[in-house]
Amino acid sequence: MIVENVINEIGRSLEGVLAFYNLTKSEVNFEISEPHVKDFGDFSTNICFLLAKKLKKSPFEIADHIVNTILPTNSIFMNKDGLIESVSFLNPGFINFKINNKVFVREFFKEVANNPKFEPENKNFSNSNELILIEHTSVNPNKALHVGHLRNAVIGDCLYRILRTAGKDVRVINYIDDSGVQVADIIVGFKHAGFSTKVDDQEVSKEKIKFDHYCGNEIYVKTNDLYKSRPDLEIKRKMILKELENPESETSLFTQTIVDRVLKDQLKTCWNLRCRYDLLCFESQIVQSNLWTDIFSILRDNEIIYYEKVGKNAGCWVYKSEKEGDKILVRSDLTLTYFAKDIPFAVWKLGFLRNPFDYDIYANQWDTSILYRTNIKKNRYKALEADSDFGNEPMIDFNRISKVVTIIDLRQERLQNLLVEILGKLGMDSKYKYLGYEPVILSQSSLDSLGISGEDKKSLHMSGRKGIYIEADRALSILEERSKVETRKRNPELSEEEIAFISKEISISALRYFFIKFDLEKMITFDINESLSLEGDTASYIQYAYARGKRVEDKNTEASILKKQDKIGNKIEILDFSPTEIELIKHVCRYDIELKQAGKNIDPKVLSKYLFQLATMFNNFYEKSPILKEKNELLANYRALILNSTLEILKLCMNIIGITPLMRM
RNA sequence: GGGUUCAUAGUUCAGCAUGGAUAGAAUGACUGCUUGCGGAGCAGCCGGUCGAGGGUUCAAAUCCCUCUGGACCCGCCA
Repeated sequence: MIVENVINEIGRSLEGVLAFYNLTKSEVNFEISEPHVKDFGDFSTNICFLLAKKLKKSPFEIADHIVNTILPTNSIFMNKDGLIESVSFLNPGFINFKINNKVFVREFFKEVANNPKFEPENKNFSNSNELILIEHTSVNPNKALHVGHLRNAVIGDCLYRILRTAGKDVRVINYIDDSGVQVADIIVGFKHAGFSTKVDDQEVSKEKIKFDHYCGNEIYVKTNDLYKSRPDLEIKRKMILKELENPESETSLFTQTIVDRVLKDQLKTCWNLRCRYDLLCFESQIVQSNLWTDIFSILRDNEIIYYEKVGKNAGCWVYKSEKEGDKILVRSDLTLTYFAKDIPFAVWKLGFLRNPFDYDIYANQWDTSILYRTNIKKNRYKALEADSDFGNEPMIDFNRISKVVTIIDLRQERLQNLLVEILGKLGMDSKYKYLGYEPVILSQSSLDSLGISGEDKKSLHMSGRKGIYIEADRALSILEERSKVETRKRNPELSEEEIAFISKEISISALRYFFIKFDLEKMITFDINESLSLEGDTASYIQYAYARGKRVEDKNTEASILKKQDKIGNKIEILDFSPTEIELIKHVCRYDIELKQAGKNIDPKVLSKYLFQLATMFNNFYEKSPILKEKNELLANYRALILNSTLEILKLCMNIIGITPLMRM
């Protein structure tokens, strides 16, 4: 869009300046940014500071020379009808560029008339030779999701939407550890501690209860308590873990049914929050696939891992890291450590090993897409058949993988570093990226409301095992109730169904926005009251801006008439647009720049900041620039066009973050 | 003990990657704004030794070092 064009234009002319000094961009990597103070101009550059060292002159002197001697020879700045109105320089040595607002506004309306929906130019990403895999959520299937898991899921899902919108081909994986200790714990509960599996919504209590909540709150927590008084249960757990190695064993079959029930309930929560996935990868399948034996021999033969004969790790296979020290992969009893299990999966995602999986349909999702699950290939013919379920191309074309992103709690950073080291020795580290985020902790007042004592600490990390958490479903329903009260108050004429629908969308949006607006490296303290606010820097603020704007648009049809008559540009010169309006237009035009930035930095926060700012500027415009009440018809029509385009961009960004654009609220 | 990371307004946080002009939001407190497109809003006001100290630089919230305080990681647990 226009702003990006202007920046590129300025960039080219500055490269011309460098040419004057016989320098190039690679030698002087100048930046074009926006000054904090609007009066200085729309853009500024630091080129003089960089040149100062090379030319041994003061930045101010250089700025003077560039602005008064070099730039005037450049036609871009001589043209009175060009987008750049003036170039100036200021104290330490900044060169500031000012946009010609009249020209800019005219160009903007021309562009809006051509592409009012801001549709991207090409959308056929399936032909792209790049494929990005994102793994997120990956919660153990023995409990319900809590608000900490939500941070993971929402970051991952927003990243998916950002990359997808930017035209990338992306697949989302959810990794299911269905054969680890955490699952074994609840199997112990069912088989040896007397917990019933028959909780079909009513049996445990009179209220409906989801199976994942039942497993997490009742069985997981209570079974873990029991270990203290009943050591026999720990022995049972060991036996169960052993039995799980055989996929045909009775225990395995039973576990599969339990995992399936929990997983379906977990997915309900995720889908409820508008997350979606392409593929579920089961740990048990990876174990059966023998991917481990393949990668193990490669690691052994390349002397990346060693067998320890003496010392404290005698009898183990060990990776020796220069930075992190020794890390055991295979214990002396030949079982694999948690860390080792991650390697075959990572290597499979990168397409380094053969693909042993078929893809079977697991479920239909809220967005009508199909969720697949891995299944060990029974034979070749079956494999071909399964691939054809996903159109003509395989579900994941491992030849095209350009990046694998894993969204993961920063507490696992050390292990991820080790993994990257090992991948590096196999020559694959450049494609592997882990995106770490700090965990979510519970505030004092949240702990109080849960009846948990934080002892002398003000906040606590969540723990599924200890029962210290707020379930995602619970946070959502609290928010939903609050939104209902507000919505009902404001819209007494709406039916309960309509109010329920609106409140649900408000609560989902609020929760999603809350989890991406913070820096990934910042711990989030979840407070049951303050975190679930609907005012200020929240999704509701953005939705409210959209709803009231939409309301005006509905009542005003002039804009579309104007577009049809194609009068754009005709009388525009006689109109005076206010600074508020011009600022808004300029911000609207930054959409593609911000989207690129978010994708490049792999950071959804970039977009949420942009969106909030856009909503703020729009609310400003809404207050100051009436449309329906404006007597100057031409001006009203042009304002309506600004309204249209702002709403379009708002909607695009809201969809990327997963905030529902509402007509009423 | 070794390592990673964080510290900015009463509170919650942007800004730091790539040093640059007067450090920004939100919230809270206070004051206004509704015959005017929806007040989940708008405008105003209050609020800062950017944890402390040193260094590099023409220039440091931003880079380097030390210190203080918090969080996390460092297992033949996951």
